[in-house]
Amino acid sequence: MGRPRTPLLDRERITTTALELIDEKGEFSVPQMARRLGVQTGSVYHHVDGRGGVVELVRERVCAAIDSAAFDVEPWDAAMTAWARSYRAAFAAHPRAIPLLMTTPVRAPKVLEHYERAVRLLLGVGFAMAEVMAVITALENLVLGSALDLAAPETMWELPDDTTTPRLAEALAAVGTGRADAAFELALGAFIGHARALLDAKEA
Amino acid sequence: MGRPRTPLLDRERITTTALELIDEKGEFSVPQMARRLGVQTGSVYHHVDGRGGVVELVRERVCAAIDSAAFDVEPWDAAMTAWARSYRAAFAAHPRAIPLLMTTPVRAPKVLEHYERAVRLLLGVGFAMAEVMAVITALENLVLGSALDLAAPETMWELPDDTTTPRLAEALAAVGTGRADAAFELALGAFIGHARALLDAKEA
DNA sequence: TGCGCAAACCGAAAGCCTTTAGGTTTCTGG
DNA sequence: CCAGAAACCTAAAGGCTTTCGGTTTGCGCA
Repeated sequence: MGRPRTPLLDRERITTTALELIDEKGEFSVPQMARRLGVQTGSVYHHVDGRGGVVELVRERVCAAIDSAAFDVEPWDAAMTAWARSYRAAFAAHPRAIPLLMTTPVRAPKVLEHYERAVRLLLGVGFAMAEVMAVITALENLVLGSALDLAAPETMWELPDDTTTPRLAEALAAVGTGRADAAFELALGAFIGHARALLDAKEA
Repeated sequence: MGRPRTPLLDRERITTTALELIDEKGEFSVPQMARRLGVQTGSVYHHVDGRGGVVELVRERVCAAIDSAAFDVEPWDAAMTAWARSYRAAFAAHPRAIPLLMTTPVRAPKVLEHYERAVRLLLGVGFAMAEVMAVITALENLVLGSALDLAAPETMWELPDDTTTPRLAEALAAVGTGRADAAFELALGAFIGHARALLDAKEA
């Protein structure tokens, strides 16, 4: 009872425990976390701004895996491609966290800083100011849409009845595993290629 | 008390009320719905399979706005474009419902039927069986990623401090309103163009 | 060195939510 | 005409979020 000699909680451990629960069960609650940490429920609220605060911590933890160094790659289109892949991979590492992170806007400081660098990069290679946000937003949509796809396990595509959607069943069988990856790479390649063509047309 | 002479509830009214609550407040609960319908909380459970069942009803209601006739458009690339736009518009009509619908897989029968038609269409114009799912999945990722973007109000992009991300602030100002639409159209055009090129290369 | 304040935990409780169960009235099929 | 199903209500269990007061410990400052 009373203040412990050495603290039992800190934001790091809270974040880790929350992410563990999410990875295991797809969700978390403050009482569940507290039980795992050997602590009373209310104690968590001394370190974190409510349940929503925990979600923000998890977001930062997950987004920390996005590779900033991608922007140093040359040329610019390879850099954007690397960034998009790294962005998607960070979410793919914790697929069950994706629904949780999607429901609130992805605006962690880390990600904002990435956007700043992306804007500078695209302006530097010749894109117009008015085009830049469209390009970045489109790329982000691609990444997040694909992440959402990753969050839904492949078994979700097990159709209720092959007789009602026979062609869909065949197409699914033909693409096999890696459907999500194939779709992402297809869309990514298409988009970056289109952006490159836009730029080339401008320089010509 | 007891069974009423004329039923007070049905799935239609429950769905409508849930969607009203979602549009207004961004969320809903069974007690809130019951209050609005002038009914006790438990009564709702006689018509619906729990709270999750209500979400499914809302999903079907929202997805019903997707235009099946898009697949009748000629040529195929215009059809897929029309379908993607209609798909996105259906979600855009209820932006606050998007987080709710995203967290559980988008597999309403209506949507599955659309996929079946899309597969037939793409096979018919010459795509290989193994390519078809990648194309459709990529398009779906585009739509859902963009829908997610719509769900986050534009004001979310109000940056905490212009001095930390000055270029991003400029780029945002330059693109103005309609950022989400511009990004979607850019990515959609790029992807459909890429798919068309793939097909042309095959025929040549 | 000593004192007061802040930090960190516990215990308890309010208020919401989801879901289930049993009771009462009304409708409907045989 | 009657048994059973349908549709509603009341009640309650159990979980979650959040807040509040109480208690002990650490730390800064005089």
